[in-house]
Amino acid sequence: MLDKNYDAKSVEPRIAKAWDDANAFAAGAGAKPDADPFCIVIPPPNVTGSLHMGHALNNTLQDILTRYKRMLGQNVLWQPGMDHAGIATQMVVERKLAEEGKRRTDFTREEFVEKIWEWKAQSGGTIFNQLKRLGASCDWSREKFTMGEKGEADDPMVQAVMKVFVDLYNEGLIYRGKRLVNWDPHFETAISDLEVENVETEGHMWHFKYPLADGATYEYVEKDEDGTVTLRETRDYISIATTRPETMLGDGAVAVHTDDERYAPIVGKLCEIPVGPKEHRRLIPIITDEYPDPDFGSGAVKITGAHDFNDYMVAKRNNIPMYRLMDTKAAMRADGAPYAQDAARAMEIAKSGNTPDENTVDAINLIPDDLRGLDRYEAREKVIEQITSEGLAIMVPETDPRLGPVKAALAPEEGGEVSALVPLVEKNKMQQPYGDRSKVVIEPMLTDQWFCDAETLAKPALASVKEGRTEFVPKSWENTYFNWMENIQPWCISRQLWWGHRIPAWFDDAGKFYVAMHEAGAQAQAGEGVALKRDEDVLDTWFSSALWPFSTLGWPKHTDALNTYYPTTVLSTAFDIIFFWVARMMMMGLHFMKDEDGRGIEPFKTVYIHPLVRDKLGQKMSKSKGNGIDPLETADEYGTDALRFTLAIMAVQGRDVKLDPQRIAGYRNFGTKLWNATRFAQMNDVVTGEDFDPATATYPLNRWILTELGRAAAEVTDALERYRFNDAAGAAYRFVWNTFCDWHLELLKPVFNGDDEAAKAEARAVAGYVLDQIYALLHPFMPFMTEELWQQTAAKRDTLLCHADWPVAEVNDEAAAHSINWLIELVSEIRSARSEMNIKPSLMVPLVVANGDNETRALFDTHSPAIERLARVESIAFADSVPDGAAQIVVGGQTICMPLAGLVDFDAEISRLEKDLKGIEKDIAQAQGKLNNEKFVANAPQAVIEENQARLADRQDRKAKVSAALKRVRSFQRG
RNA sequence: GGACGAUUAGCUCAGCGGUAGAGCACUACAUUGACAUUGUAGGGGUCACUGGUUCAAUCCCAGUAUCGUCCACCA
Repeated sequence: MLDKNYDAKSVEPRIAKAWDDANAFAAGAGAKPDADPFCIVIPPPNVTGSLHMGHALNNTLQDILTRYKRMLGQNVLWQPGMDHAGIATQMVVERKLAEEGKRRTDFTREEFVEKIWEWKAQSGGTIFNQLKRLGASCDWSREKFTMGEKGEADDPMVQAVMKVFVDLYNEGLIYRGKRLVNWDPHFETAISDLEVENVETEGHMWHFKYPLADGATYEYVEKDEDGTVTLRETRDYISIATTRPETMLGDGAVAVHTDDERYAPIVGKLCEIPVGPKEHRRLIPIITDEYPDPDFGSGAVKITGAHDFNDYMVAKRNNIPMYRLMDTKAAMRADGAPYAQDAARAMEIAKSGNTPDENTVDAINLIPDDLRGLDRYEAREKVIEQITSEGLAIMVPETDPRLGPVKAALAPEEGGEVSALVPLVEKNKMQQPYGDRSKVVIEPMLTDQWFCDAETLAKPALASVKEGRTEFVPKSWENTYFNWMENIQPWCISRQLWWGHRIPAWFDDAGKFYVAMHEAGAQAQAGEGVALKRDEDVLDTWFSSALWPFSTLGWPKHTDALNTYYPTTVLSTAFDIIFFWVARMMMMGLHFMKDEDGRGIEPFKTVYIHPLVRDKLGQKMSKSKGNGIDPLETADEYGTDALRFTLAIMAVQGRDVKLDPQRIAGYRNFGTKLWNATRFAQMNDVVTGEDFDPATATYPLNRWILTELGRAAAEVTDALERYRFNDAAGAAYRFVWNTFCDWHLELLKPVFNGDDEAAKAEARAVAGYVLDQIYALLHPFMPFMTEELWQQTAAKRDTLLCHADWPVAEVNDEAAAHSINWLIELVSEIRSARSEMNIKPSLMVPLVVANGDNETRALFDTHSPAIERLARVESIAFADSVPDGAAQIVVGGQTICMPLAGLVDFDAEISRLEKDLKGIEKDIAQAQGKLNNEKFVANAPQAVIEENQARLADRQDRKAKVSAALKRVRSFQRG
């Protein structure tokens, strides 16, 4: 006999061990011979990670699919593994060192990397243990790590990365170059576009004068739309607006729009950057380009090619030198020659118009000596101060509307004096780029990096989805994918970190590099005796993640696993890594995995995008907000199965999951319900674990529940196949609680209490069979409790539940369904009438069937014990007319009475019948209206017309009976 | 600036051309019988708004409003 309560805490570890001991989740375990493969590669959690609700959701859904397919007998592999997560891991370990008062740079690179390996060995398994607690049925023996066992060069996981790099390089799809990249000054590394978050911040825009060289002047004319002159003055400067004054030091030109007439007179002339020691002020040319917007600011833009992406393009187009101003920490450069010397050098360049090669330019340090080494924001303040004090800021009255609401409020109210002049500093909302990990402002920086030609790789990846070889679920995400892939930029794959796959390129002293799988290969290319040094950089973490669907299966070796499980079946992930990961797996998979005809093979057939978990208010869960719900704490409190079931039933397509702990409690109750249903079965000697052929059942009740079971199983199956987890869980829930527990078990009670031994025997067998099927049906959602019930309710089982057969519909008996549904309706109607007429639940009432037809009599015959018990009926009689003083209900076209003179509240009965009648009349009016409408009859499908006709007939019949009932009650009350 | 999604019961959400559903919450009743982590019954909705298509619209189309998310952005 089961314990009174399900104790998740003691059951879960025991069941987990049973699975483990049986190797139940090994690739192909439980598969039927020649079964189709089914493979999911887990989105590898960060080695630093610990389980959060998003993991819990995604892995629960993957586990549901995996367990379901395994029970179907497919050849299943759920491939687990972890990601080395370059920046994130380095960050965690550095933080740990900081606690000991140490820094990364206190160690050599080798020592530091070793520390990370130590750390991984020590606590890297945390998240896997957490996933196991969740019940994740991965083949844990196949666990992989993106860096391999120990990061050794000959480790297959490392080899895969090296081979991909080398092959792509040799194909010209990876190249090296000096480009403007997003630079993270905190981690001192380049990052990709995707790792930059744009955050709207309150910024400022300063307006400065760039004086024309040699005191030149020009006529500055502004016109309105009609061409009327609104301003005409002689200027000896050009006005520039900037949000980043500190970058003025690296300006290479001032650009105006090609058609901007205001500046036409001075195009080609030189102007002076108004900062730095006067004697070394640099002159830069005024050029034209399509980029400046004449309507924004002054229409003139300073061009700082090394610190702004737009400027970079302009500078490249116009061969303008790009002067790098900052070091890796985004402090103003302190290296190189003294300012006087380099400034003079830059001056020559500007005058000559011949820009030297990029390395020569990069060596020039244009930071004035007093600003060298300053943080970029300190430098900004100084630059502003210097320019302003020199009188080169654009000055406006305090009332100028561009100064924003604060300044405008200071305007004199009584139109008196003209306000003082103040520097024009506009407040403006701007998007500021932040590093997604470091949370510091990203600096565009001109550096040497490795790039991957994503555009070329994206083309087949785009076609695969366009042509349906890989499908997104929900489909709407395909647009997101297309949009990004169609506008894809070169992918910066190098990182200036210590933790990661080191780039397989070796440099000689001249700076020439050789790309090869191993140093020996590079040496061979360079020639003997040439001193080589390996590139210090590592690869972007996502570079190795992109290989996950085939590297985990053994590629570049042609392993059995690779042959069997690639392409994988479905990838389940969150939308926010479609770009980071999904798109790149598509690119790499298609490029490196080819069929016999040389056509690329997609890494997965389906990409299921799961919803995001938010808190009950719809806020994203985050540590900083403190609104996170910890999945393991939740599992401790309610049981893992309750959490899993909640996540599944809330996982709707196309909408986020707002998780309210109350819901979890609700589904914990569902588990308890099933547990107790099993206890009830045990108390009544129900037999589980037997071979029972449902087709042999004869009693309507049994055939009905088998019919309902089949329908539920079909519904769950269909929903799972379509990744509609909420529908699947909901169908199972309704069947178990509302059909099996509420009705079937209740209807069994009179059978078990009766003395028809044959009926009892079949009822026991069927109930046992249904319970076994329920365990199976719920197993993917609630693996622990169902496995426990499966084992506890039978002395011996042939298999673990996780390898049992998935339920299929075996009985479909319309007649039995009709019979029991009539019974359910009758009982419900009687209960409802009793309740509304305030008949005490304890009171047993007599039932009189007036003018009952043969079918009705037969139904009463069959079901009288159930009716008596469930509706609390003391007797059932048949009569030719309705007795006086009776409550009356209409079920199946028959009037059924409860003669309860003296006990029935007739006012209540009248209002009940009136309400009933009103509803019926409304139905009649609607159906009648439709059927009287010629257009409806002419256009509506026959089935709909018939449905309305049937409804009308039924309601008219009901109306007659209910009206008659009402009439009788009224006359009885009067009489 | 572009794109996508949402708007249905008090709350959280399903549904989606053919008479509006669930869970929670709420109300009333039931107490030793598998289960109070329960049972029975009940109340509660112009399906955001405005047009259009249709015999028929919560559902399809167009527009509006509000909210959310993503992408791209102006020095």
